[in-house]
Amino acid sequence: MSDIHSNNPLGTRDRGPSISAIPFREKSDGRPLQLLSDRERGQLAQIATLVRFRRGAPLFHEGAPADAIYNIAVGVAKTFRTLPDSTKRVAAFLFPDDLLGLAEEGRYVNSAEAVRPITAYRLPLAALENLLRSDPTLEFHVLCKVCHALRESQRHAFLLGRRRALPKIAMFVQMLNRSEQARGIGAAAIYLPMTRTDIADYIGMSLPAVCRSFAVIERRGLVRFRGKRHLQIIDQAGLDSLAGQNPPRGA
Amino acid sequence: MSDIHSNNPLGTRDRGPSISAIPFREKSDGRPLQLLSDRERGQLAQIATLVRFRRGAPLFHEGAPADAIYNIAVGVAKTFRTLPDSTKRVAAFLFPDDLLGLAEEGRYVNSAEAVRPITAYRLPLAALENLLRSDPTLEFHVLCKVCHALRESQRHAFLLGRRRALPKIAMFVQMLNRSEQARGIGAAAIYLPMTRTDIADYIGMSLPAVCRSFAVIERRGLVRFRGKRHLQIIDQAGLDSLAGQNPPRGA
DNA sequence: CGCCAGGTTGAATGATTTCAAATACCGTGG
DNA sequence: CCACGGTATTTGAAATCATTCAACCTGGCG
Repeated sequence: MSDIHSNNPLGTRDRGPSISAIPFREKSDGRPLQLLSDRERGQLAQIATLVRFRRGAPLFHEGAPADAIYNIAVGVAKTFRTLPDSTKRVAAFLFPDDLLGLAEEGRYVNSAEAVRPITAYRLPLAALENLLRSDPTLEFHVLCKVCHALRESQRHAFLLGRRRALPKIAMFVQMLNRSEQARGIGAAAIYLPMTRTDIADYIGMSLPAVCRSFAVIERRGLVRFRGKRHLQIIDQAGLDSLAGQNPPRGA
Repeated sequence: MSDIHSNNPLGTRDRGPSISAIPFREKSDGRPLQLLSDRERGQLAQIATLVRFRRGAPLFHEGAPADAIYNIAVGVAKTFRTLPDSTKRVAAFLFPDDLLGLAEEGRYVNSAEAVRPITAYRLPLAALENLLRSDPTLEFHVLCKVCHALRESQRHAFLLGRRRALPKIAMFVQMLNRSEQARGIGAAAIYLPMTRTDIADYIGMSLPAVCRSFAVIERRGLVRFRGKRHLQIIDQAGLDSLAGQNPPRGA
């Protein structure tokens, strides 16, 4: 299910855990900044192990004892909760430089699964807590990251509060776009690493509604699909206005 | 709009800012714990000013320069964002022992307003940051509180992801119930400090739908209203099952 | 080459939204 | 103490949109 490496499978990228976020106070032109110094990354690397997960593999389960948090180096994860009727609600998609493993009273709040193959740093909770308590600056950086995650979650809630399908899809596309641009990925096309079902479970719509909404915004000329998992924004302003409005449109 | 006091308007309660949360690792039987020691509260009090807000008064505005965060001592606040068409989405309700004032690049992410008259500690950001960077334990406590807020936001998103009105209302009632029980308020009746419109903007439904849903759960004997703002849970198990299910019910 | 998970499309149903009107409530001033 | 005015809330009826159910398609992989 997961292999443990102590070597250097990431090549030059392997300088230890990496965390980025948009700052709380400081200006950053809307882009996430690397929060950790090389020294901090080294410190974290000393308590971390590098772990891998195949696509679809679980990182941890809701309710299980939380013994570590994870920092994604490569790949994409989702966190989710399962309802009694076995439907799922996706809480977040996690990308490189993100942290996951939120717990309450020592137990994971969500389940997590690899949406794309993952390489991650596993940070045991006890060691991490010791490190944080001894290094206020590092701790401050983690605090910034958690604030970032809180803003993301609120943005997600904002999206979910929309009652119409098109604004939801439009907002979702914009969030992905921002996220990829922030990570410096070519702006040519947005890559959707998750399935349509994942998207449906994230934005609170049925699977058919997701398909139809994508079809509609493509037909309206706002975006263009290149295959099922790549889409290009054609009319940014059109998407903006769709994302920013509640009432039905005239045209 | 707000009065500033340097005296002791809270009487014996005025021992300085107060923050509680359910711990990340430690067991607490589901209840939030006071995170701050008396010494920490004293330290925070030294940089804090006590401010009051009348019902309906704004604490700060989305997009405005964020110079302070607030810690509620008495009262209830809401944070929200306004859409272009002037409808609102409520991000959270804040109660005593909560923090508010989330920012990004130095600007508030949400607006905030007093739902009930508020007495709060105003903590200037610069001074707070200095304090945190010099006191890892205090900083750790703030980190725990932000993790708590993140869990709450995810729970909110989970609620918003439900597609049916009744599960939403049921979950909302349960969240309020838990929140009030946690703060040690008599379990006899739940008090709803916010308007129906606030509730609608929080759970992502129209105002009429909120009224109707309340009417339905009362008619079904799950709860009983004592006036518009007090409700008593009659059938906890019934609410649970309503809150925990997606598909339509047979009976 | 066939299978299967993932994805798309169609049609009918039904819940929620919307629009509208009526009612209850609260604080205030007389 | 009561009348008044405005806000908050409730209820009704029609229209709309997303869900549901179901069939079909598609692409990747063994």
